[in-house]
Amino acid sequence: MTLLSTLKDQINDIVGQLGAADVVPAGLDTSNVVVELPRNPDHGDLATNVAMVLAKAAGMKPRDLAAQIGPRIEALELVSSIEIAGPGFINLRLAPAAWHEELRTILADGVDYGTSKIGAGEKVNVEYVSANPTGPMHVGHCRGAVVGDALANVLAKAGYAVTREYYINDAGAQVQTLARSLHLRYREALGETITIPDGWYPGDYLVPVAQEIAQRDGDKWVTADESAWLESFRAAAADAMMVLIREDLAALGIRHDVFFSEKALHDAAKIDEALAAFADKGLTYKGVLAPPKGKEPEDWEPREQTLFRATRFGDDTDRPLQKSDGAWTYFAADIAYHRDKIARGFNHMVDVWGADHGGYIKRMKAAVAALSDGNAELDVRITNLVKLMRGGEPVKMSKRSGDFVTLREVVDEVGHDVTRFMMLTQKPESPLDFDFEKVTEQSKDNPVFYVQYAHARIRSVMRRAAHEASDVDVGAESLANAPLENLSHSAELAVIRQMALWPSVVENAARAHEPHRVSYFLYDLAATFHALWNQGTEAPELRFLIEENPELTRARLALLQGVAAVIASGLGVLGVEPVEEMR
RNA sequence: GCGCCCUUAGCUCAGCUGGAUAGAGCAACGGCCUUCUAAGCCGUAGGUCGCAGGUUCGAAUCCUGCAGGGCGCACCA
Repeated sequence: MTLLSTLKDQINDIVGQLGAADVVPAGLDTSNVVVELPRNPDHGDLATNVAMVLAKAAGMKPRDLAAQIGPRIEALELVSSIEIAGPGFINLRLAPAAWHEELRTILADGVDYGTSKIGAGEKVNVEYVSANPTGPMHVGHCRGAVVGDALANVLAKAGYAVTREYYINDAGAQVQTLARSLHLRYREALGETITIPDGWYPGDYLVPVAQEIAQRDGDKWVTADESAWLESFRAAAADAMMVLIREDLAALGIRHDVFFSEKALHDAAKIDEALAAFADKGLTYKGVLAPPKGKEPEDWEPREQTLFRATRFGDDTDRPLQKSDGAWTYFAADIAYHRDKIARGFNHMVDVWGADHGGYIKRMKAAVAALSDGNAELDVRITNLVKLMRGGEPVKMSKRSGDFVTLREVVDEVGHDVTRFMMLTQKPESPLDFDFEKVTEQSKDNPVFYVQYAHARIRSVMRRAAHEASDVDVGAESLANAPLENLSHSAELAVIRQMALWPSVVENAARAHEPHRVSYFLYDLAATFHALWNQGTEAPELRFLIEENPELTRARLALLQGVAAVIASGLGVLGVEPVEEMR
């Protein structure tokens, strides 16, 4: 139990007591009550909006209600004083011992501090990346990969049972084109001179796959009809590409629990099954869609298709399930896929998609609503484009396929920790500038550096303490039992206050599906810590190592140990390794 | 024509389920190194939160309309 949640519970108890005493109606909904850290330090250590949130339901003015609740909060053991301010805030000042106790919790929990149970072990499926298996990953995939992975981490930290999933689009026309490209490379491996047509896959990553087939099978596929080799070439190519993609993901520190094949859905007739279920509910029909207004495709012609009644579930138009040749659309397969997720027990699903799929959200949500009769929820997070820059200039990328910046090039140049952190420095739906020079710059302009620097500074003091302060035991157990009552300076308590927010940051980030909040929290914590550090410049008595006072030193090292643990905990959620020293 | 996303300081961006005087970084200006890392810290200046309505004790946040920018728009994935 952490400080903020303890206080919130106690405040809720007070509301319950007032209800029992008929001062306010019984059974008020306290779910919107928050205990938070006010921006303005004049407003106390913590503030609660309880009186304002409940005023209407209680039929009282906020300040009158605050006058009822306030004294009971003041009587709590953790609280030293309160004041009612503004429109009805109750500002709390806590006894320093309350903060010391929270630091004690942090030291005991270490990097597990901030772990929450709000997920209550419920299953969540997070699907991310899902790049086509037609080549190595490029930078465009990078942001979704990192955001999805960090989101999965946040949800896990918040107590959900998370499954990380990758949907392999190995069934469509693109993979067939890949297979044909592989066949060309195969003929090349046997000595032919080839030219790769426009729209095919010219990347040399197919070469070793082709060589392997040539070595194994000789020329038996050269003149054979396409139908004889297409399937095996498709499988070989897709498998080889998935190996590449897994390597790319590993370079980013990402490991999925499930790789789900679209092809397998087709082969197991799962799509027919899903759509038969829709048909039984009267959710499909044969019809002809109107052409999109304003921008009519050149080759438009009316077609009768099997359609899904997506409009019944909030979509703008009904959506096609079959192509004109009778094959299923991608959407049809995706319906079967999400049906499978629901069948596997996932009532919470999060899909992370690129910005170009924004127009697809409504129909997918409609499908999930139809599949689950409204019992399962799907949230779709869109990640916007990453603009690669170098020294303020855009990195030129040719449109010709095969000539793109790969994810691996980025990771190799700046490192996977920097890549991950930078992808999480902005809310995902805004476009992001990624400047190769700026992200490796060592200054406070660069949040990765700034946060890492805080951790490195702490480790530096710890190393120094171990060498120089021979009368202080810097072991974990010693610090966990340090005399924390020695921490009394406002800058020291400010750091603990900041750390105490971590559990609620985790919960809020998990609820909102917004892992970038963790980055901002870490930046704020680092800033509070750097401020404390520099107090020692002008006031030597505020430095961490005080030679003549081993007990004070031990308490301050315990504080540092706590900060390092919380930073490591937060970086862990982002998938970033804390550093011991800056190079 | 329609849908989704975005619009907050000169620039790049935060702003938690509506809360107090809207916050950071960069750039500008002024301070702090015989000091555990000055790769940092402290301060000053800078904003009609795109525009107009609405909801209410209270709006950058929710609703409606409008403007500008981005993504997408039958069978592709």
